[in-house]
Formats: sequence, structure tokens, C-alpha cells
Amino acid sequence: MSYSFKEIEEKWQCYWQEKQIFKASHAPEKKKFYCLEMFPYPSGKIHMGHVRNYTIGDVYSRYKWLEGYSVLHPMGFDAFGQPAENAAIKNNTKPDSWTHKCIDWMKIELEKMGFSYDWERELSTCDSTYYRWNQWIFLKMYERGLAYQKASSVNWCPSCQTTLANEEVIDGECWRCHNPVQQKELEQWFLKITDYKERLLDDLNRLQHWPERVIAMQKNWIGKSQGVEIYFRLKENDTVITVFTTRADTIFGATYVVLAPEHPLVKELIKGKPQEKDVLDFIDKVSKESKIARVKEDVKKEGLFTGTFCVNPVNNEVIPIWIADYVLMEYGTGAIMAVPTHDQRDFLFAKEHHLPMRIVIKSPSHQVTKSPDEMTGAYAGDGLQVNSGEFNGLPNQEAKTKIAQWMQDKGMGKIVTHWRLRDWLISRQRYWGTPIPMIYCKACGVVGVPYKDLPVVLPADAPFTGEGGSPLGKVESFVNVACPQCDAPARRETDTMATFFDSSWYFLRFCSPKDDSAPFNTQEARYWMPVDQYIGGIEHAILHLLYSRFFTKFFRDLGMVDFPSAADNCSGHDEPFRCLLTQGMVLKDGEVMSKSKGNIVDPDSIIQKYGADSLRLFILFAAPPETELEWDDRGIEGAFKFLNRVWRIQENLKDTPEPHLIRILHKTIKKVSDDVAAFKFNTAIASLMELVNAIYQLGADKEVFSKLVLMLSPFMPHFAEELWQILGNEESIFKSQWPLHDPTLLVEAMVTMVVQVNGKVRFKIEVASDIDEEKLKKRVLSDEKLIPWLQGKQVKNIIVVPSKLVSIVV
RNA sequence: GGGCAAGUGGUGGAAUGGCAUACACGACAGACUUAAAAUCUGUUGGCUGUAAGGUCGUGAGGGUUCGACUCCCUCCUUGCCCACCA
Repeated sequence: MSYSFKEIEEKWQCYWQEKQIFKASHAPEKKKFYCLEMFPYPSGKIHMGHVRNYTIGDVYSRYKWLEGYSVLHPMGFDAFGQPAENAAIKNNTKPDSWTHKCIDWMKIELEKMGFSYDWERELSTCDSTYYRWNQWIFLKMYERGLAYQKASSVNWCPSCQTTLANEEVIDGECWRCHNPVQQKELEQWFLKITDYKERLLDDLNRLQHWPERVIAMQKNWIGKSQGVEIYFRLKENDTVITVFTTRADTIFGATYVVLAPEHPLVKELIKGKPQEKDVLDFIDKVSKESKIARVKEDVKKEGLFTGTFCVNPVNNEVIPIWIADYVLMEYGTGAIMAVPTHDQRDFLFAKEHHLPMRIVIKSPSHQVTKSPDEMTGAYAGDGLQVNSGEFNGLPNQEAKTKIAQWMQDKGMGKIVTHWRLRDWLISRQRYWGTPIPMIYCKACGVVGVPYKDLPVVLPADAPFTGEGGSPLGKVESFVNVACPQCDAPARRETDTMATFFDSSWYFLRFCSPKDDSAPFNTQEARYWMPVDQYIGGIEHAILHLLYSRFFTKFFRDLGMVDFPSAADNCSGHDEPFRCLLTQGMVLKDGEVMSKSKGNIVDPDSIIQKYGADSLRLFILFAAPPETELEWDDRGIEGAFKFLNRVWRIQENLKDTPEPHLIRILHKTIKKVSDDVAAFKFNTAIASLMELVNAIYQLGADKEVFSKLVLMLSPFMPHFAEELWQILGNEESIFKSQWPLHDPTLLVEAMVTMVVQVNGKVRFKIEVASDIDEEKLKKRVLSDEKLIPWLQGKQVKNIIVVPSKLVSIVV
């Protein structure tokens, strides 16, 4: 007979809802805890990744409830986005009704898992009560010059018929459909995230509870690099080409200069030169190339001589100017000095086009400096300066700063910092998103929609066919509007916002989701924020987390947030997420579960067969939260067996306590408390299993069993509630308290110590735990088991590790 | 090319300087049963030995240490992220 999980789970899910057990309440006298999991895109079905993500958060929230915290654990839906449009086209429905159907369905599935959400705070980003605040935020940014329009060459996905942010281009392909991305000139809206680059970089140091690799990824993405801009004057006139380098130590080895094909000076340089036509043809060819082709590693570096020369300012050497596709206009100044001996790309290019080379850094491992002709590749390592004028003999790292300073002093260059971070392109030529609240008037120009007119509601009908252009542009009633300033006929912006905008501040909205006077209530945010624990996938390590940090800092500049510094003073006033946990993926047969691979395990079918508690237990026990998890059908059965094993204890409770079991219980309480607090759920469950095994040996009384049930409750909440009730309790187990261990019960009178000889374990002894060191040494040396190991040898040293081991060196 | 993880039994994993393989799965054996399932109780790294025991063993090689899965160096493999970034 197994326990009837179906009835039990339904019963308690209803109970939690009706009694509002997990309703968050602003209780200033209590310590608060805001636990948040990344909200899902409502695709219609939850997958194992969701189950894992949300189970981890649920265990932690319930544990915090039991610890007496005032807990906020909300859930919502990231409901705008392209899949809804595609699904609507496919199923001949509307994105709106499709999305809402999906939300309803997913909510049922989430409820079936028994997650402890405060559903009264549920939000969907596609509701105008939410996205009106996107528009509000956008207008605030516009007022402050942080939202601006720019005609620019943008990444265009011909398949999705939309522009993409740099962040959405992966290996030159669209992140969603994986088709090659092209370049296209369009007037687009950008957010000036680069204004916040220093703060976004510096404050990473305050995020002590974030995984190191996420910090590293963000640093990398922001990409601060110190270097020098060097001025190369043309040989024939006073025009100056500015190049950027991080290797000022190699300046004496610069034997030519290379410009990006798009560099604005190129056309001027080649005017009237014999090379003019060839160069123009080359530029034309490169501009048509998609980024993917240009960036491919194995493609030969192509380039041409411009027919022009310039002067290296440090040695007045006249060197040729080339253009090449391996120099990018987007980075640095779009121009480089080429040092073929010490940069591999320059080396390959120089070999290909027979350009001169000169060694300026001598590798310490080579006794004889090779001539450039003998080199098979660039030497990028450290060494001593040679052929570098007054800097000869210096270690290159030292020379790097000295040369930079010297060039700046002589007016040959300037010490500068370059950043990789670009402004954030948010315009999308799509229907299912937040309309950008701007109006174009012939007389007044670009005008923001007045705050009182928000929201700009997304019209219910739009001809989105996926055939290009902004669907909203085809809805006359939407487009035509009176100018808010002069009342003349004007036109609305027809692009919508990238959905990353929606998710950049939802954690603030959860603090006061019904507020209709502001995006969020400052007092509520002051109480709940920052999010104490954020949990989600590593795939959001850069974009979502960076944007959220940017928005939060912007809100602080508006005076809308100023979080009390966290107790451990590690996140500060405008960092939204104090602790971050990135959970590992769920794999099947070593591969990510996906439709195309056909290896999906549907959570719902598992719930049907074993119940949500077994599913939760398996997923928590099979691996630590951060690592990958291999799905195992037999593992879920093991979890189910364990629940039944616990269930049977209740049928055989003893009346009298077992002293030895009490000790084991208190050890378990300590271990489980420490482990849960540190997200080591797998080992917490392992020690609970050990306790259950001990109960099977010794027999438990009601007291011990109650504590066991309490400790099991975050992992398998329905099951624990039912047993809690059977034990005679009237209130929910989550209104109870997490057990505390009694330290005096952890101290044993006798301990087993290991005796090592020369580092090898030879035998074990039982001694009183408070034995002093001298007595212990005597006890060990007089042990007859030691005799064979000491024969013919002298004891050199004895090391004692209290309560653990005695190590004898002979 | 750069950065960050990880590599332990048949399997998932445990141990972060002190008894390697906790806990679980699987396998094997026993009890119960007419039988099976379920359940309960054992055994379960390799080699060697009747046994007690011995010996080897945490991707490879070296180092530090009385003692290393753990710390340091070199290398290999796998995964993730970034990348013609000057």
C-alpha cells in the first residue's frame, strides 16, 4: 500500500490557497526575505528546467517561512514576445488569447507542483496595467537623454523580419532562428546604458554572493580596456589617423597602419590615387558581406593598399596605410597600428601581403633573437624591449606604461580607456510588445506621449503576417493621432520594445503589483528590496542581469529606490539581487532535453504517476542545484519509495523516546539546517535518509518523528502537511517553526580515533572525548596493535588532531 | 585565442588538508509469499588471501606536507561563456 499522493496533494494545494498561507505581508517588525525565481515565458507547458528552478526557490522560501521570516515569493509571466505571434499565425488565433490560454494552463501546472507563491501578486507583462509603466520608464529615460534615436546599421534578421540587439546575435546568427544576420540602415531607439558603464562595472565588486563566473562574464561584456590613442600624421598633409592600442610597448614595431573599410577617412585618402577604384570595390564587397562571413576564423584576412603613407610619431618612419576586413569600425577607433611580430592577426596579414616586420620585444627564452623572416608566428608574450630607442632593455610591461606616458607628454598620443559595451537597441518591428510611446509631428518633431495619456494600448487587431515592417504601421486608427503639443495630425511610433525591457524591473513591480500611480511603491520597495535570493538559468548571466542592474540604478537616480544596505553590506543601495544562484540544466542521456532531440520528460506525466512531492524530492536529491542534472526514471522511483518508507513510520510510533536516536536526531537537525541554508539540498536529504534508516533500526516516538516531518516539509510539502495533521496538529506546518538542535547532545563521551603510521591508517581506538594529549599519546604507544609497525624503527614525531586522529612518524 | 567550471565505484553523487566512495540507484543473497510484486535484512571499488589482513586506487605527471580527491606547477579531456576587441 502506498500513500495516496493524489488526494493529499490536491487537498493541501486547496488549503494553502484558501487560507492564504503564503500571502506576503509587509511586517516591519520582522526580518524580510524576498525569494525570486526568473519568471517564465508562457509557452503553454512547464518543462523540467522550470520544475528544477522553481523547486529550488520553493524549498528555500518555505525554509525561510519556517525560520520566521516575512517572505515574499511571487510569480508572474514574461508574456510579450515573438513566439506568441508565430503561434498565433500558425493556429489562426490572436497573440493575446493564445498567451492568456498558455498562462492559465501553466498556472495550473505550477499549482500542481505545490509552489508556495503569493498568487495575489501575479503579473503578466502583456497587461496594460504592467506595460504602461514600461512606457512611463521609457519617457523618463527620454527626458533624461537616456533614450535616443539613431539611424544606424543594425543587425537585421531576414527570417524573423526584425532588428536584433548585439546581444541577440550569436556567431553572426539570430539567437532565435539561427539564420545569418544582415546589416541594414534603420532609424532605431537606443537606451544609453553606456552612461552607466563605470557603475555597472565597479559595483560588480560589491556582489559578493554572485557566482564568480557571472561576474566574470559581465566584466567581460562591459569590456573595459586601458590603452593609448596614437596619432599618425599623413605623409602628404596634416590629416591625422588615430589608432587605439593596448600594447604601447610595441609601437616601435609598427610597420603599417590598417583602417576598417567603413572608416570615414578612407574615401578621402584614396581620392585620385591609382588604387581608388579597387579600394571602392573592396569596400562595397565587404559591406554586403554578412557579419558571419566576415568573422569566420578560417577566412583569409583580405585587404588592400590605399596608396597613401603616414608617419610613425615615435621614430618618424614612413609606413603604408592599408584597409582590411579584420579591422572593425565598432571597436576602438576603427584603425590599428600593425605590429606583425607581436600580434598574430597582423603577422598573418603581413606574410600574406609581404609587409615589413620588426622585432621589438625579445623573448627571454630565446638566446638569440630570431630575425622576423624566421618567425612562424607572432610572439605575444613578455620580454625585454629591443629596437625601441631610449626604451631598449626595459621589461615590456614596464615599458608599456612609460611609453604611454612619454607619448602623451610629447603630444604623440593620449592615454584612454575603451569599452566594449554598446548602447542597447530596443526597437522591434513586431506586434506583440509594448508600443514605444512617441509621436512624430511635422511641426514639433519627436514628441513623447504625455503621462496622462498612458498607456498607449496595443490595438487588438493588427495584420501581423511575419512579412516585414512593423505590423502596427498598418493599423490606421493606431497610427493617426493628434500631436500632443500643436494638435496637428501626427503619427505614432509603430515599433515595439524589446522584451528584455519588460523583465528589467518586474522584481520591483512585485513589491506593489497593483499600484496604479507608479511603477512601484517606494515604501514597499524599500521594505522588500533587494531581492535576497534570485534563482535562474546561466543563459541570463549577461543580458537580463545587466539590464536589471542598469534599470535599478536609473531608478535610484530618479530618487525612487534607495535600498537599506543589506546586513552584510555586500549589495549596496542600487543592486537589485543580493544573492544569485544559477541552476544547472536538466539532461536526458547526457543531452539537453529538447523537442528536436525527442528526449523530453513531461513533468505532468511524472506528477500523475508519482506525485509532485516525489518529483521534487528526486530533482533535489539527484544533484546539487548548480550542477547539471541527469534525468533518471529509476531515481524518481527511489524518491517515491522513500516517501512511502517515511509514511510507514507513522503507523508504528513508540511511546518512549530512544536516547541514542535523540542524539542522531540533533546531529541531523544541525546538518540539515546548515545544508539547506547553503543550498546543499542533496546532502540535506541524504542525512534525512540516514535518520530514517536509524528510525527503522531503533524505533521513533512522536517527538522525533514530528521533527523529521518538519525537516522534510520544504522538500515535500504536501506529504509533510498531511503527516503533520495526522500527528494531531491543527495549523499548517508552515506556521510552525524549524527545529533547533541542542549542542549539548552533539557531544559524545567516547570517540573513535584513527591511528596512522607514516600517513597510513593502521587501526582505530576508542577513547574518552576529553582525554588530554599526553595521555592519548601514551595510550596509543602502548597499544599492542602498534607493535608490528614500530619494529626496528624509532618514533620521530606524533601529531594529534583532537577527536580525529593520531599520526605517528617513524 | 581569452575567461570560467568540471574530471571520484557499474550509475547519480559524498568528502575542501585528517578513515576516499556518505546517501541513493542498480546488482547479488536471505526473510516473508503457493508464486510474483511490494516490504524488511544483509553484501557490493580493483587485485591478493580460506580468513584476519595486505596492497593498489579520486584524468596524467611532478611538487608542498607527518598526511593531498582537496593546496601549488605542467599537461590532457569535457562543458559553458566571450572573441579578427587591436
